[in-house]
Amino acid sequence: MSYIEELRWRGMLHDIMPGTDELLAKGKVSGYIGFDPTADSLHIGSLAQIMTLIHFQVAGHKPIALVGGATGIVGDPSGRSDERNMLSEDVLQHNLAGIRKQLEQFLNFDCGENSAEIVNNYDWFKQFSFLDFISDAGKYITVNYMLAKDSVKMRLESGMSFTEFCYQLIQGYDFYYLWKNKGVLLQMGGSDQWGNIVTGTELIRRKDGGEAFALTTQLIRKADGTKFGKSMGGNIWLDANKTSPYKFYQYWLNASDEDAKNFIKIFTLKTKEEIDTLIAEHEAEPHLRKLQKALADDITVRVHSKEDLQKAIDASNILFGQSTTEQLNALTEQDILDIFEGVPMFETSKEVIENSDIVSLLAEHTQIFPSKGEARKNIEANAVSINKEKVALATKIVSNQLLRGKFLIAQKGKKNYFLIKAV
RNA sequence: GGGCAAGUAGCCAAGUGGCCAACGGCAACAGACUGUAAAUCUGUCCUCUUCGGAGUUCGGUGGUUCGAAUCCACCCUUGCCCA
Repeated sequence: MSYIEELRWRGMLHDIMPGTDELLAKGKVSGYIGFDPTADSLHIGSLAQIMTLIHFQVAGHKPIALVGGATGIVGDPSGRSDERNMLSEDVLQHNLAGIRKQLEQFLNFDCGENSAEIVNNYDWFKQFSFLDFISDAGKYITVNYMLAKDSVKMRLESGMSFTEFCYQLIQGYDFYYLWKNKGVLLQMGGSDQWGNIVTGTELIRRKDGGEAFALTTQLIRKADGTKFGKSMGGNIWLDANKTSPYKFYQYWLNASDEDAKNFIKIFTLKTKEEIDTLIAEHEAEPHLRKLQKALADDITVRVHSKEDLQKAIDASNILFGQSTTEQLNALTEQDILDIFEGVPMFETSKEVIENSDIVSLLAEHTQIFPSKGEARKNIEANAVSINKEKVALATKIVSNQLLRGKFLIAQKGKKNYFLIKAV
């Protein structure tokens, strides 16, 4: 199966420049995707782009990941309605290092001809003077052409700085540079990148009469229309310190049926046959959620590790299974610490736990709720549990409820856990 | 520099002297139902609260008024048009 066919059946392909298929059929091609260094970790949105590169490499081509040291300074206006904040030099360096490390985990950097490579566009932009840039790159692209881009048009009413306006030209020049110096013929990216990518192919054509190609992937959407990759107000990061493997696992496990069918094609390397089988099995017994489990297992192992996956599964079984107070009591201290690794933990004294009412315990003595009113509201809404049992406003905690003599498990809703430790 | 328009809660957006902590929608959080889904229904959604209330909001600063998101002045920001 060709690279294009692979992306197509997985539902990843969005748009492709004519001739790209033929180019790839001829032999090894170098292609790249740019990654945005706005944080020190990639999130699962960028994971889709990494998958695009992995398939590219599997198909025998040479994947290059460009980390945007220079473009990060400028800021991509695509899909944004407002001007973005500039990143300072050291934040940027820190972010680049984090991202580089993650990329290295997914691509093969030592397989001869088509080994992956990471480049940083700051390397060629740092000694590029403004005058050189506007005469060397700017001369070939008209303002009219740049203004016609959606990313610019959308901002014509609300305003856009010159800096962001130039973004497409800078990204375009990246493509030109890689084409010229590294023989890169293809740039890939999310569908929102089409305009930026095409500026690159245009620059290559006008400046050197060369030919280069573009390919974009589908924007990932959830069936309910909400943003992909966000949960509890935050991004799902690949970095275990930012999103614990447990939470990471849970995110995928919680995917809706419809989403899981799409996600498994995009985020795993399972074959069409394997996936078709899984989907069939899932449809026969949807309540078993085999599809979500297969999806969550596969991604968690590849992003984190087998051990992390096992821990996440164990924790999930205890937290979401039919576990009772007795079972919680059977856990050793180490079990508890393992399961709740990464959940917020609060320390307070035994006296406080025994002597305060439930509201002040949860709001004042621990910071599970930001205020008493908030704690009260949630308790009244029947949203709070201690050791898996719902509490009411009148509930009193007594010392024999402490697991192993020192822990209380507090829960807000089904999925938010907190550990209270008596010291 | 001149003219015109706009700025309201996380976002969109109504309100144009008292009935305004401010309609509605989205997002978010929780509950019910389920499969730790989705869809649906319900509740919460400026802050604090002893749940009776209290305090701080409508770009900013002053002013008019018993009373201002609403009127006035100046300023700031953004867009459009002209120079």
